[in-house]
Amino acid sequence: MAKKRFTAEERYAQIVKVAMRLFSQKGFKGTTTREIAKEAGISEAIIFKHFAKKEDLYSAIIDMQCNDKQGQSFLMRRLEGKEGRDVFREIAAFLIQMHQEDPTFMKLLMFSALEGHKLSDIFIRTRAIETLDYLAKHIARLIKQGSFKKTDAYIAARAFMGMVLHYSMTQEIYGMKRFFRTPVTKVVNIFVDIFFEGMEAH
Amino acid sequence: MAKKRFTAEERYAQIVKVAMRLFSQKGFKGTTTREIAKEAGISEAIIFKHFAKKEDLYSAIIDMQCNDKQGQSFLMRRLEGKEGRDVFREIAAFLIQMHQEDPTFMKLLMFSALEGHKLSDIFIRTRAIETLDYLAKHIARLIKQGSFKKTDAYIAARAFMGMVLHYSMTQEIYGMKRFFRTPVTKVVNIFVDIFFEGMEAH
DNA sequence: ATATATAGTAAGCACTTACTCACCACAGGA
DNA sequence: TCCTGTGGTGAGTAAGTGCTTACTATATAT
Repeated sequence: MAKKRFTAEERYAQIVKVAMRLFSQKGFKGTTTREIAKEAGISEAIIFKHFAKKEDLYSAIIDMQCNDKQGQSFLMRRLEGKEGRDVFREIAAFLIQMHQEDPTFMKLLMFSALEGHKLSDIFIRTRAIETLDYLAKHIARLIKQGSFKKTDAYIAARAFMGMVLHYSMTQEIYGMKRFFRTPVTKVVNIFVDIFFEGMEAH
Repeated sequence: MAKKRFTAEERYAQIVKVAMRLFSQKGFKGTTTREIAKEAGISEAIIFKHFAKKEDLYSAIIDMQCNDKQGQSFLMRRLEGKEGRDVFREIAAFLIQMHQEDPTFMKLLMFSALEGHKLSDIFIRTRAIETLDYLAKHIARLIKQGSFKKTDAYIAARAFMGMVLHYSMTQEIYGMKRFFRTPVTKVVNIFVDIFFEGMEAH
């Protein structure tokens, strides 16, 4: 029961972490500073020692998320050596699994977009476009080498990401998982097969 | 400048309309009853003459949206006589165009899902599942008659809806339309072609 | 015209919100 | 041992918040 005295850095990081969790659960406007303080086990006042305004917590979250390239590079490492459908399978499985295990960031991003905060904007301008670029360039390469049909690589990339991300969103946020509980690998395989071969019988 | 005296019904409908617009712009928690009153040009008290609690405005919106089958039947009528890819083209174009013209309902639904209100839940349990059923059954029919490959019709339906709805969402809510402005018909054709033929060169 | 029902209001209640300020506790160098 | 810097708090404040009350204005039926 020893109440440790945190250093400023530790406390700062802890507050951001708690705030992120609560914002993703109840939105920026739906979360009170009292609540953050309570969850962090401190008084409200010390939040305002670290962050001049509640809004500043959002900026701190952005910094944290955009500097944490962990997930991104983790995926890249898993893609190494993969070819053909396996590249797409890996991406889809990674995204669906990640959001299934912890939908925090997806929710935070949605709240941010709806409430008009900068987080979603910055995320879109950097990470989202980046990922889309990566996929579109991969597709463009496959088109150039003749294994994919000629079409707009960016729209194709968005089609694929759309299947995957909308599936995650409906499962985790709209609660579709109450009605549909297909194993991830099966879903992924169907998505990738549709993306490669289409539905039409040859 | 004659300030007309509304009947109870007229006023009720007007308040719901204003509330829906504001909730979709700023969320339930982000909208105050004062604001609704101001926008409707009335005093706050009369909102509470019609709705006992602020929460009841949500129920009224649900009723309005779920009883307004206009859009649904409008789409069904447009689908009559269509075959093959045109069915899917029509659905995709309808959804993308609708959300482009007025993203109000999409936003409201997202807020509702995130804030944990009943609207999204009821909508999912009725309209969303209904639409998914329609599409899945259509796909199942195509599978049975041999023009589509054998696969899980519901996952396939969600793949298609995912492409379309995630595209709308990223365009209108995450602001992707600042970066990508492809004509709707082109996007729709690419999506439907991918869904039918896939990306692989034969 | 008068009565009555109902649309509508001004003002405020009890409570919550983000944010502040005067103050305390204690590790560590002098 | 006494300072001093820093982590931390209790008790506020002004500006909202949902919701209520006691009241007024006006359309309609008699």
